[in-house]
Amino acid sequence: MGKGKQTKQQILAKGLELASETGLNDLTIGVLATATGMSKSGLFGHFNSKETLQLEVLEYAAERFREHVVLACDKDIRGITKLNQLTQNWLNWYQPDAVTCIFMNASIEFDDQPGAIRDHIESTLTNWLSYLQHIVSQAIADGELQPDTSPQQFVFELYSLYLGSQSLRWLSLEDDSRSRFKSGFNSLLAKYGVSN
Amino acid sequence: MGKGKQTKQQILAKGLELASETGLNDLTIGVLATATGMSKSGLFGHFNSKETLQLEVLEYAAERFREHVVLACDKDIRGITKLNQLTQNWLNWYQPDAVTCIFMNASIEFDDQPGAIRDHIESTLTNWLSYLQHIVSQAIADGELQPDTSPQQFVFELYSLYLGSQSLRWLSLEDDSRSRFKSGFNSLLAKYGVSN
DNA sequence: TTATAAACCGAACGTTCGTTCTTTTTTTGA
DNA sequence: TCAAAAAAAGAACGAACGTTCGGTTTATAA
Repeated sequence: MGKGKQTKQQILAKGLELASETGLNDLTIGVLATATGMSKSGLFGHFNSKETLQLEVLEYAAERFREHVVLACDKDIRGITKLNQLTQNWLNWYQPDAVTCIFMNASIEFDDQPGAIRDHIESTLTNWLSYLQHIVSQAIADGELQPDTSPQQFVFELYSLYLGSQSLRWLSLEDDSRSRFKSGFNSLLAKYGVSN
Repeated sequence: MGKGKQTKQQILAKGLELASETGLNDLTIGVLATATGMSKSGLFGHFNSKETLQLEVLEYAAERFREHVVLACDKDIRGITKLNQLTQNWLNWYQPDAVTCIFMNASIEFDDQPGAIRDHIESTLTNWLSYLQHIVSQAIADGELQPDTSPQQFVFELYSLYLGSQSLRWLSLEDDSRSRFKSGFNSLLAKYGVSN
């Protein structure tokens, strides 16, 4: 890996770290330059615009998400077993000082301003929800969930619980929001699951 | 009402409108001055700091919320009937071009920066959730919900569904997210409700 | 009606932002 | 090893931010 790509990875790693704390908009070029020990112009040269920087941070975040959540699952599992591992990885995927998941943060920051960033968030989020729906469909096909279960509704409720746990992390104790999520997830499985 | 209070109300109304679209941080003094047909310094004089402006916008929003959601309910209803009206008002409480509820927006914008604004959001949100828990407790006392129902968990799941519907408004159709919320709310009632 | 106070404006301030240059340093490949 | 290319630094820009200040207009109350 050449010098350019190498420092770029360091920039993106630090950028994801800062953006996860303060949001994508407050990820300023000057601050990120200081945090990485570079000059503003030197860092800027890697991206040529702030929007490109933001997009590449999101891209980097999506890669880390895929790595720590999707690919970290055991091989050859599917259905509810996989859903359990996925949700567990999901809650843990990134938290060094981050109060809120960067995608949740960014999706609200940019919900009102159309453009490349919003499009990127939208496709990433849609992709993730579709993947979850696919796993739910597996569980239905395997007879683990009731045959009339709606994967869309199931994933909507699961996603909602995630948002709820994220939102309450700074209100109550972290443990509280996590156990509330798990409790909600369990009743989700109980509601749609086949009896025994 | 004196001239001062009068224009201040106009400023806050427009401020809430803009902040609901773009967030509390992007509510810039210059933009708000232009939107209200005032000069920057003229508007500034009403608040003497941006933070005070933001706090008063939040205060104003909380008043509108209370007016349109809590006080708009029929008198002498309680329990599940009240919960139904509250959630319906909740989904509708403010939406002129607003993509996301200002409190949800602000709670994420300020989750990482302690201070008066974060404290205000926290108390407003806590207050609302406590109120909902109180209504749930009524439903339990009235025998409408199972006696072992946890009001905290119930409200957590209800609040989560609200966040989910807000988050999905700009992904899918508005109607979709609303019906997904209602479906989730109904299964919430079914899960904790007493049979018949 | 008139003096006083409140409301408002216009211009300017110091900072910080993203961005653009030019120049210097470092890496790279023949 | 050495020239070409890539990477980084330094200084400066125009714009926008929150804020201050002095002066002008407008409302208020005696």
